[in-house]
Amino acid sequence: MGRAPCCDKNNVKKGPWSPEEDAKLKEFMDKHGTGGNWIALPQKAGLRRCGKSCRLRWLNYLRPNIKHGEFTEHEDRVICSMYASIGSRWSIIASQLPGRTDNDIKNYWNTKLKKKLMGSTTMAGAGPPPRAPRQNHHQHRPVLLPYSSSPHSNYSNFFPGARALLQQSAEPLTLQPQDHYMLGSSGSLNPMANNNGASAVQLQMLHATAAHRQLQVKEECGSGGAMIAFGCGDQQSCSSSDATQYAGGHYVHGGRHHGKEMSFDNNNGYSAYGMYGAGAGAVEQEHKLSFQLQHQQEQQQQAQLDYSYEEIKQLLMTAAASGGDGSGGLIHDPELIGAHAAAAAGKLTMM
DNA sequence: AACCTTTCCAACCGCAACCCT
DNA sequence: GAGGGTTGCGGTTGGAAAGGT
Repeated sequence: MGRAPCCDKNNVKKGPWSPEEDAKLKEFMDKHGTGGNWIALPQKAGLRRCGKSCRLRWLNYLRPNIKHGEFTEHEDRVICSMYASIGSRWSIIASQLPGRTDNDIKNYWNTKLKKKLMGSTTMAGAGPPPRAPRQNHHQHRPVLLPYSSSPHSNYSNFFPGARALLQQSAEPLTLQPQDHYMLGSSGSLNPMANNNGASAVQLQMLHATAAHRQLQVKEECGSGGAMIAFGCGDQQSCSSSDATQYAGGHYVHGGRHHGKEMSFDNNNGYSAYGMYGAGAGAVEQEHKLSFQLQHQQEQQQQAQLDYSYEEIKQLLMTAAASGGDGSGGLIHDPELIGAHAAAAAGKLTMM
């Protein structure tokens, strides 16, 4: 038995919004807001539209301060880096780009940015990627990016061009306020769940302004709770010693960085991780140096990080073939997701 | 000019989370 | 805690516009 429809589908208008409808909705929203109920709004506003449709129209088009038009290079890089880190969590990505909607970003990614990345990819040994024969117009399903079974993998591996694009910028690597990420969704953390309760997750967050400034979120979920660790890009060096530990719904800061909130450093142009309170300045200096070293190391590693098209294809096919449940290793435990969401939203707000 | 192909984006749909009673 | 309604999200689609032949 299906659920009841949210509105009388026979009695609602579909398709593009007319200027009159826009005006009605805008006027109503200006005067009354949603009134806490989108479903009832159309009737109140005198619109023959589904509440969902009104909501979408408002959020994606009529809302004040919506930015339309070309995406800037900075926005490109934010999108790329976040996509490389968290995948298609468009709402989270949108939250970092004031004035942009998730729909906008999704469309932009699917129609332009993805191609741009693929095009800029230096396919090792494969040359420029052959233009894929156009499939059925409406079959351009986005590639499902599986959470790889490799603890050191991340989404950027599937779009090696992302690295190139992120690194090609010659501008000073200055962190801008809008670069600050907020992990605010259950989906922002994708533990590679396994069945014995000792799953491990590694979410690498490439910083918007520089791929080599990776904020690695390493999460280890065990029966006793989950741990989220923020560390430098050196994957091997991340351990609980410099971690923000999350267990049983609470974060416990361990290691040498102490404080209550995770933050980014706005002034020094790099990501501070788990760094708070007195003494943070010295630690920042230390990490600036470590970032410089790390940058050099990552440049050396760069060649090894690029995948050929064949390799990408194989990765995707392997991902499709494995995981009979089709999960691709994504977390399914609602409780864990909920805990992550709450923790992420409440605790991981970049200051 | 006509036709076909491709690109782009607004809008829709279904699902799951969330909220309220 | 259960159940139903609402909201938010991400994937998909329809169709107009642009580009190519």
